[in-house]
Order: sequence, then C-alpha cells, then structure tokens
Amino acid sequence: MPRLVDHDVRRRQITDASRRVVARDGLEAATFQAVAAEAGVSVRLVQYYFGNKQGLLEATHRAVIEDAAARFGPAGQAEPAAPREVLRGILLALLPLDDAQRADAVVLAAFHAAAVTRSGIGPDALLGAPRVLVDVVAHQFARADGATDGSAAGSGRRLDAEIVLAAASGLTQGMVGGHHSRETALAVADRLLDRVLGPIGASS
Amino acid sequence: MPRLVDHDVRRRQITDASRRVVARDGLEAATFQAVAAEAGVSVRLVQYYFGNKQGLLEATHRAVIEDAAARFGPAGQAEPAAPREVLRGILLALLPLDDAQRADAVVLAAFHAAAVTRSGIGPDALLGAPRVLVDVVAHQFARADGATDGSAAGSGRRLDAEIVLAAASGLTQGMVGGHHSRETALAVADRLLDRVLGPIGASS
DNA sequence: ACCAAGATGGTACGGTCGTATCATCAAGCG
DNA sequence: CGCTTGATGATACGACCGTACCATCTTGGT
Repeated sequence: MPRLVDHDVRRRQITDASRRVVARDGLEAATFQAVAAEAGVSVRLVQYYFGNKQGLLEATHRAVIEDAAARFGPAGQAEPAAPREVLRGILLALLPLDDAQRADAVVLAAFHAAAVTRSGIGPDALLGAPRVLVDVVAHQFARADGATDGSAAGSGRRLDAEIVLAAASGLTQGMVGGHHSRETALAVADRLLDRVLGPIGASS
Repeated sequence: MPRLVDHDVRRRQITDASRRVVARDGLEAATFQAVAAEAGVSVRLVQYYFGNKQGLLEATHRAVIEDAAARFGPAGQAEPAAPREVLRGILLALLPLDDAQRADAVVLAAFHAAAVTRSGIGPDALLGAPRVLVDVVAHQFARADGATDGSAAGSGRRLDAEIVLAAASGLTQGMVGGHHSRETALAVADRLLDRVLGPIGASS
C-alpha cells in the first residue's frame, strides 16, 4: 500500500502536543489549530487521526492518565519494604515534584473541572481510577498494624487511607497554585505519615 | 437624572447568573450571550456593567470568593469553644455539604484550573486567601496544646494545619467528583481530627 | 509500470463569540 | 416643559473555531 506510518507514534506525537497546550494555556486553548501548530503538523492531520474535537480531547485525557498510572507500575517493588516507605513512595508518585508531573497535574485539573460540568467531557470514569489506591493504602496500614491476612482491618484504617489520598490531592492543588514549594510539600507529607502511622515521633 | 437603578443589585443579579452558568456548563460556556439569557437581560446590559469579558469573569470570581469568606464571619463565636469544635466548624464551612456550596466549589475549581494557565484569568491572588486559615487552624492547635500565648507553637503544628487544609481541599475535590458522599466526607473529617489532635480515641 | 489506497495539504463554509456603534427610552432638574 | 444624561435595546463587524470537501503525493502490490 502507500506510505505506511506508525499511527500510534503519530497519535502520541499529537497528544503530547495537546498536553503541552493545555498545560500552558488551558483547556479552551486546545483548539485544532493550536494543537496542530504545536505538533508541527497540519490541522487536517489532527482531524484525520482523532476525527473530531471530542476524540482529540478524550485521547489527550487518556494519555495523561495512562502516564500517571504507569508511574505506579515499578512501585510494586519487593513487598518487604516497610509500610511507611511504601506509603511515602505512593505520595511521591502522586505529588507533582518535577515539571512534567506538574504539567500533568495542571492538565488533570483542567479535565477534572470540565468533567463535573456538562461541557462535553464525559463522566470522567478514568479520573476515578485513583480510587483503587484506597485499597493499596489501606492494605499498607493493615500491614503496619500487624494484621496477618490482607483485609479485615477495621474500617478506621480505610478512613486513614482516605485522609492520605485527600491530603495528597489537596497538596497537589496547593503546589500547582504556588502555595506550596517542593520542600514544604514534602515536609507536610512526612508529617502526615507521622500523624497517621501511630504517634511515634509525635507532637512538635 | 434618568431612571436610577441600584447598580450593585444589578451587578449581583448578573454575577449570580454567571455563577449558575459556570457551575452548570463550565467556564468556557460563560459567554456574554449565555450569561445574559440566564439573567434575563440583554447582552448589551452585561457589557454595560462589566465592560469586557475579563471584567465579568473577575467579578464572578470575586463574588464567589466573597460568599465563601462570609461563611467564616459568624464562625468567630465565643472563643471558649473547644479547639476541636472550632476546627470541626472550619471543616464544615470548607466542605461542599449543600448544593449551593457544591456549586461554588465547582466554580472555584474552574477558576483555579484557569488561573494556573495563561488563559486570561489573573494570578488568582484571591484564591490564595484561604492561606490565612493556616494561622487560624495552627492557633487552635496551639490552644489544644495548652500554649499560654497565641503564637510560638512548634512549627510541627503549622504542618498539622497544612495537613488539615490540604485534606479539606482534597475532600472537596472528591465530593464534587462524586467519589465521596456527605456521610463519608464527614466520617473522614472526624477521623482526621482524631488523628491530628493527639491520639485520644486512636486506632481502628 | 501502474494503479489502488493510505496519508497529508489546502481551503471554504456555517456558526458563534467579543466588541463597537448607533439608536431609544426614561427621569430628574432648571 | 424640555433638555441633559444615565440606562437599555438592536445590530453590525471582524476574528476564530470546528468541520467537510477536494486535491495531491506516496508507496506497496500485481
């Protein structure tokens, strides 16, 4: 046939450009023309690969989420790591500590804001994915409590897991908003682990 | 002079309509025509009172923030309330527990997402206002610790205050995203107070 | 060699949005 | 009573956006 090209790599090239545009100028700036210019291709090409704007936006959204999920792949290291270190690793993977993660956080915030309104973005089933982290975090709490089997730790530990995840979310928001530096965010994260894993080195 | 009309009430009427539009359909749907139709006035009127779109958006933003700030006005009750109750009151004022607060939270999230990008919304000095709550919360921790004077409590308590505020922010995000119901959010909030105010009724 | 089909470019069209301009109405004051 | 001025309505204009359509080039199979 004709000039065969790797569609996946082309799509990736375009969604990367789309992510940069959204992170820099917001979701409403992610127009066909802006994305095409950022990717160095023609408008027609973007249209060719993603059909319409919703397709482009959904693919962009999915790309960001998949990247974020991939950050937890190698996190499942040798289990014998101390629960506190595992939790700390999750926190570090959640927080926008470098520029790439910060950009992703901005893009996710934009999609999240769009998803809760009827603005064309779907009910955002993907963004609910971090919900599975509740189980992972609660499991680490159970390990810290010395529970033999995996589950059946009191529901309080599930609440603690929710606290950790909510704080991570709020901390992320504070970091992209410029209210928290990397240093203060890490200090808060460590303090959070202190507070939620028994009172070992408690108080000021 | 001519038909004198209360400009403040007219502006309020229009910003209220703008808030409804943003909460329902997102920030990019807050067009002159949509806001005018929602408020039941002509497009020219909106333009007359706010000049250009940035003026309308800034006024809308400010209106939401002022409403949120007003929610903390009557909160300064008789100081002798127990620190935990004061903190709980702050949490309840922060969380979107009714529909109006939920709508405000959605609008604030939309503005926040727009503010971190170069999408016309200013550097969002207003949204940083909740930062003063850090002092208030830290002060309650100092009271709970039995510090005689107001300040000078260890910096650890400031970190605890950051934890509480970050968790409130993340919890808000989880509620508008549909991941938390009112009940589970309140349960997490209470558990958070347990965790951060000494280990009184600790563990599961 | 050539042609079918995939990949890409160019461009036109309808719609909407922000804004500016022109026109009209209403009311208080001299 | 009429005029000045504030408040409101109607509309026009230029820009941009999403999308559809038409044209062109490229390449692999026969």
